[in-house]
Amino acid sequence: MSAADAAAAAPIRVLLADDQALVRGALAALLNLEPDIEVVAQAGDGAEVAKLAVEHRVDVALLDVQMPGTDGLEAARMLRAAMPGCRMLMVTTFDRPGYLRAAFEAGASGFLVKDTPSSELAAAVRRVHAGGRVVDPALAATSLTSGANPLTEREREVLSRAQSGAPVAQIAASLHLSAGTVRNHLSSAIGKTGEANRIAAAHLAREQGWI
Amino acid sequence: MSAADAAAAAPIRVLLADDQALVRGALAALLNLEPDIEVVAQAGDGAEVAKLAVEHRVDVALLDVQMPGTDGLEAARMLRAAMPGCRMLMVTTFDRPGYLRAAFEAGASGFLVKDTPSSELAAAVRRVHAGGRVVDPALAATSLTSGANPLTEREREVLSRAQSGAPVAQIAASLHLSAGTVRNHLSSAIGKTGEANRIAAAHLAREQGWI
DNA sequence: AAATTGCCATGACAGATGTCATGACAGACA
DNA sequence: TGTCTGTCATGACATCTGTCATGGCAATTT
Repeated sequence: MSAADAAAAAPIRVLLADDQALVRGALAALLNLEPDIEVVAQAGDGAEVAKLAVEHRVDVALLDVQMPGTDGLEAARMLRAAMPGCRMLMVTTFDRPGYLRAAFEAGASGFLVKDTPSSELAAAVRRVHAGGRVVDPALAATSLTSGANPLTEREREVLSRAQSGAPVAQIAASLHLSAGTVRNHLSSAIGKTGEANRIAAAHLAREQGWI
Repeated sequence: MSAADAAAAAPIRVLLADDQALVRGALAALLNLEPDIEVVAQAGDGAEVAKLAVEHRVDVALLDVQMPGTDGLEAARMLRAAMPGCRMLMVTTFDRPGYLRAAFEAGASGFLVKDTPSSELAAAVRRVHAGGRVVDPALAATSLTSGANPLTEREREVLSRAQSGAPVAQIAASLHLSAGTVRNHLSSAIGKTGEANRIAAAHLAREQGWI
């Protein structure tokens, strides 16, 4: 079946979610060039995604992972609950292995990095719409070799707060813990990451998509 | 003169530089919808910009500030040297006030944040091409209130290296300085930023576009 | 010529950080 | 039941970090 035939039948109804309006509009222009694809809704925030998808009877949702407030992963979980038949294709700026796993756990059918050639986007949308899966092979490989997140929930919380330079006392207060406990969690996270201090550990954890 | 008339006369020849191929392709699709604008070259790296711009007799270069290797600001400086008549419009993901100043010092005629509505992009390209300037008013205001970069060259170098968690000894070795001197520079930078430690200071400095 | 500023360096001090040993409790699991 | 893991906590120790006083040098400004 050619793209033109498909368009004549019924175009694929796409929703775009990206916090950057310029990128969102540009992606819409790109996809609307395809005769068998139609962008029927756009969201600048993950919170709107589920509602818009239902309203516009969306076939495929293209979700940016990085968004302020409700991010793409959270939006995917909400959308899956609200509209289980809707396919989801995640798009991300950073190739952090941890995101790949999280995306599929959230119900996504595909995962694209933003340095994919633009000519492949439409094909990815079609494949996902047809029930297939889309994964960047290189990213899948690094995801397998790097393995799962070794950090516990508490370690992630503590490390996240340490990122911005908050001292132990402040982290402890914000989590209602003793300072010693926070230092223990930090020490444990530092050990698991193999780094020398909390900052380097937080860096690595962010790169891996662990926090 | 309408856009159609302008297209009949001679379309504006645009170069796109962005490290993310998907975004680059999408922006090209968006701009090519305009009859009076034609994307004649694309670069995924700042180093190629000047050469491509000359080869394709580019009127306006759309440069992403954030690129690995040669970034948009560096590319702008090289392009101005190689082709002084070429207009430059900077595009950025993050609205860091310091970048605005740096962009105009590098010779740019305009500065757009990526959450600008996509409908305004073509207008910005036309205005820059006509010799005008484009600045996001909100960003210009914060740029004025936040003022110039208070950090010295050394302080920026030291703070940059401290960002990723490198200990003082390592920073000192990489800059061929004594450990004490590095700590003095860090202390000075911490004082100037009004933060409590090197990490918070580095965070603020990055947000402001100082490092 | 004098003052200012940035850069480099040293030494000393207080406080923050990373590590380790130890103990307690709850939930999961074989 | 016993074991394991994650969580919380305390105390002690060595090291790292941030600050300050002090001094010297070069370039710029007044």
